[in-house]
Amino acid sequence: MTTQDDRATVGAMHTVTMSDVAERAGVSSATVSRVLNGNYPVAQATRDVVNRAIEDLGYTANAHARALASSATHSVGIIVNDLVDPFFSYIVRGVEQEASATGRLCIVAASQGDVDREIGLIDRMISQRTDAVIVVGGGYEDPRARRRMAERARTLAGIGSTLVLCGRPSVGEQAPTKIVGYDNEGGAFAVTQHLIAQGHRRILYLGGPIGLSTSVARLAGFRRAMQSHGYDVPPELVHQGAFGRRFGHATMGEILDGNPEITAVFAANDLVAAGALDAMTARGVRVPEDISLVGYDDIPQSSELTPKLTTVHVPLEDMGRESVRLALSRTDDAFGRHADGEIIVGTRLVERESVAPPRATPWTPGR
Amino acid sequence: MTTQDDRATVGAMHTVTMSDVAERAGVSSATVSRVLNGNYPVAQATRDVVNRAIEDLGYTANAHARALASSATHSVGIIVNDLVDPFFSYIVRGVEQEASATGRLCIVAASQGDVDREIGLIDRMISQRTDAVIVVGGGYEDPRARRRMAERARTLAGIGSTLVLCGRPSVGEQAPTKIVGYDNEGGAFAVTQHLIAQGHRRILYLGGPIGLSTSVARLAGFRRAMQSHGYDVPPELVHQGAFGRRFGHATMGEILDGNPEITAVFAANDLVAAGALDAMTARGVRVPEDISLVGYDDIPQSSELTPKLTTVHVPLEDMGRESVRLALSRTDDAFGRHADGEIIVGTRLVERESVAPPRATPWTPGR
DNA sequence: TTGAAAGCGCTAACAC
DNA sequence: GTGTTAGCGCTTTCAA
Repeated sequence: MTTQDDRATVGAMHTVTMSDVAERAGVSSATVSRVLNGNYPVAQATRDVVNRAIEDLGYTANAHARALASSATHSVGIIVNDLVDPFFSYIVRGVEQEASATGRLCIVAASQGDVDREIGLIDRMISQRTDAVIVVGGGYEDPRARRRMAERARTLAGIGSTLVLCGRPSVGEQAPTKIVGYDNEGGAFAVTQHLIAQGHRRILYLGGPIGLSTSVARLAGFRRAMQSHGYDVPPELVHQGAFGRRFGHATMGEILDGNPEITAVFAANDLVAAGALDAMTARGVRVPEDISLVGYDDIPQSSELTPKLTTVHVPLEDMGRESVRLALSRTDDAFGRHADGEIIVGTRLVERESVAPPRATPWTPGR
Repeated sequence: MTTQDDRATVGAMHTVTMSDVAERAGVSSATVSRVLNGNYPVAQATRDVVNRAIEDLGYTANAHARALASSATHSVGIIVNDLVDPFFSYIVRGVEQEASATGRLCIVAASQGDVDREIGLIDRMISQRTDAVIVVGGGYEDPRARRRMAERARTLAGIGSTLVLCGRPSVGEQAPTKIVGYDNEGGAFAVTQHLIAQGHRRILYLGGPIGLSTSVARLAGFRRAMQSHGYDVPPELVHQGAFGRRFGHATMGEILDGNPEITAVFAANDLVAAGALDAMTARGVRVPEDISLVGYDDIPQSSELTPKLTTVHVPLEDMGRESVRLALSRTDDAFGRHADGEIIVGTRLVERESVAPPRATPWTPGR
């Protein structure tokens, strides 16, 4: 009832629906639906009338009704630790770009590194029936979490969606996930080799949460490189803890004050490296003259440090884009049993200015 | 039909719905709904049976059906220029936090600074019936864009949602928007005063897209401060263009090479300041000894530059949080006519290390 | 405390 | 080309 007003500028009290448009255009709502979706032939004349009505009424389709009727949501979900950490925000940017390019909206949520929260968020995305849910970043070796994750992967597969692990290890062969990853161990091995080739022997490994898959792999690559040359990795030269700048700064400071006699630092990521660099600079330690420094990830800021950081390039934004592409490419077998689809993106050493051969005598606090 | 399997581990071919749960639990779907929402009394026994069934079947409610039936989406939308720019990502973080804290999911999209795209995105959010749509960052003085924006504000108000302009000027008194802003002009005036108080006269204004409201206001504050002291602002000392680091670096470089005889630089934001700092450092210009430098926004990175940047602090994350709070607090009058709700967050000068009195003779390229 | 039934706004056969 | 008519999966009166 009620449609004899033309007060186009006043907010309607009753949300305008498709049948309002239909009525005004003098057609059925099916026709309105057809001109909206443009997937069925509609006479140009009718099309015009309908569009006119849509315009007049200021109609905007209800995405939920649409999703319900067509079971197509045109959305993807992404879960990250922290939205301001460049590692994550570049990946989110890639995801948003690709989602947007394929007409999808992007639901993003931050887990703050909390496993339970993460699972809860996945469940909310399942509720949303997103075309994909992308979980980003390393995880902990926790059987219970893996199992719960695997369950979600199955649920998602069951509703025709996909769980993609972006920069996170598999949660089991059985789980129907897709993976977009890169070789952390290999990259770490490569930078370490680089340091060793320059003549470094006493290298400090700094940063990365203990037990986080990403940390674990990077540390493993570091160790393997050292050991393959017969060099020791004394416990006092391995300091883990976190992936942030603050950690790098604080820990590097303490270590420096303890006269470690190191000639190089392998920071677990660029943020840690930036923090460490600060600590060194503040103490008059010159990089790379006194101590060499390498990072990991190659976030754009790294080439803006002084000196520019030598690091391992990880194509963050691409990973985001690939994650949604992979998820949307439906190639799994009929029973959805077989976990298919895995992309390993390339990584490479980026040599800039923070590495040089070691000094004849290691830097020490006093002098 | 069909429910005599217990293969809990295999993805169901038919999405499990509420009536599946109801059937399994031997109750009506209304009851299932009631235990799910916990807003009606349900016998503990029934509750248990239902929960058991939910567990067994791995049921996850369909958010779209829910939204359609209850017209409550529990979501907010946010539109920013760029997800990796700290200015935006901190605001997004604030929005996500508050949304999450109130049980809402966050739909984020990037406009890439394109006005039409931005409008299109707002329309998509309207389709989603989000509880609020938050548009972040300066806008251009474009009557057509303003009008379209105002229309969207009305549409949103009409469906019980809210358009909030975060860090963007009003689109007209008539439009039912809410605003979370800060005083750009005043902040710019204040930093400029600070520079002047140190003795600077020839100050370069650097960066900010021409015509963007934020830029316009900052430049206006700069001008007003200079003029209030009777100082000139010669055109060759105003270089606008963009808000990025690259712009700051490139432009500062060129200017320096042209022997501008300046003693200080007012960068339109911290990113521009960081770029300018690089350019100066690369040319052996010492900050603040040779040239002083100030920025705007106080993104966390600014206190990690060398020297630490003197800048204007803007509570980015708070603004994000306040945006959703304000939107969710329904306080408008019955007819939704009156645009209500505006928060102006406080801003303050943060003195760090990048400002000093000018040298007796300005720095010049030769020396 | 629980069930029946009427929608929510749209899509997708199926007819004409 | 266009209209009719079932649903999509849930919430919410209204009765019982």
